[in-house]
Amino acid sequence: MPRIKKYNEQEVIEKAMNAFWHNGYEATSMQILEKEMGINKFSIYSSFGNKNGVFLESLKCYKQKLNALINKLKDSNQGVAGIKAYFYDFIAFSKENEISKGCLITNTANEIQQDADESIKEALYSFTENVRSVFAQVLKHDATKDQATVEQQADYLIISMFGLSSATRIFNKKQLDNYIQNIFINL
Amino acid sequence: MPRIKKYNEQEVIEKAMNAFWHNGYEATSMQILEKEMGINKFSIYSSFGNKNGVFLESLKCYKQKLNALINKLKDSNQGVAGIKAYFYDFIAFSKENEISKGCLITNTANEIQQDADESIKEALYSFTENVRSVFAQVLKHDATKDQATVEQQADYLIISMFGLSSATRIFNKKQLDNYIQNIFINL
DNA sequence: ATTATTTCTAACCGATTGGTTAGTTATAAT
DNA sequence: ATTATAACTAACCAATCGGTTAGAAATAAT
Repeated sequence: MPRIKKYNEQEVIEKAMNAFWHNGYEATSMQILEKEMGINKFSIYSSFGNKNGVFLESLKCYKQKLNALINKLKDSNQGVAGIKAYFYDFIAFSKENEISKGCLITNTANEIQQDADESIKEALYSFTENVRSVFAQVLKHDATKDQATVEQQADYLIISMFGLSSATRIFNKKQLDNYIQNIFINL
Repeated sequence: MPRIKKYNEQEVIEKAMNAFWHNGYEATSMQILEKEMGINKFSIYSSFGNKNGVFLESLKCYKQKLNALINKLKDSNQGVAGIKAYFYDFIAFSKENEISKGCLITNTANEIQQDADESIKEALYSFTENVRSVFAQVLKHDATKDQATVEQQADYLIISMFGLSSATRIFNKKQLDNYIQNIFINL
């Protein structure tokens, strides 16, 4: 009986995700979302509830995209060298026309305040913990490392990723290279 | 002849700086600035031109505040150990009531876009380069390090500071500690 | 062809954004 | 005491914010 949707929710969310990635949460207005998603406010609100709903779905979409890199890391079986490759993969991933947008998760963590929506904070936390645990898992492949060392180095690497995300926005290729080389010297 | 100002520009800018530090640039409205600075719009605009002018002065104020830590580092003559102490000093510096606001420079670098005000981008860049050069200067105290190593490690350290700034907002004390310990293992 | 249902368009909502301005008040020099 | 000047208050501005809603258009089952 009903009229049929002219848009695909998965497709428009990917466009919304790119807008949030590019501009940040606050700076991405409903007006921008309408234009970028290619549908009007009514459709956005009926599909995703409100701006926060669009953002939560965008975070899920981002997670899926980044999972391609994470899965490559999991499958590489190269230990620390695989993680190092992941760092470089991320730099390429964060770029759009040679300009880096950083990491959507890190950007959001830096933007939101303590009183932000609980579901967003939870999404950031679970996402970060997930990547951290993959780092720990890969580090454990080296049998000479005890559990304490693995956990400590996983903390080091996940926070280093936060630095890399920020850094891609203002430092040059050489500096990013110096950064990554130093990170992996003693792992 | 004129009536005299009831406020001190230096004092109100420090309050503005704290508001920007706490909320970020976009989320700090003129309404918030009026309340926090304790003066009304007319006074703000006549003293600082516009919101951007208030922000630029706030960045200067932040720079002065952080310079206390930088000067301590310069005077310490402890080499790398002094830089490590600076990292811990920064964690304390970024805290307000046990909640970290991160670093105003890093927060801003993460928030602004490519089309942001040139004077703001310039302020961020010169500020960052200044800290980086102090790191290089301190590293050079170790005579066994050649210039290339010094520059490379300075890049590593300044980007690590960006990571630390983000990290203070979401990671716990133990994780921050693991992070810092690892940074300084091979310097 | 009719009808029930849903999508879509577009005008609209109050609140808030950064910024301005007319008019009042205080002050220091005359 | 008068006066020129600047600081101040508070009302105001257009534009935009996130979000709503009435009515037109499309569609699939009958």
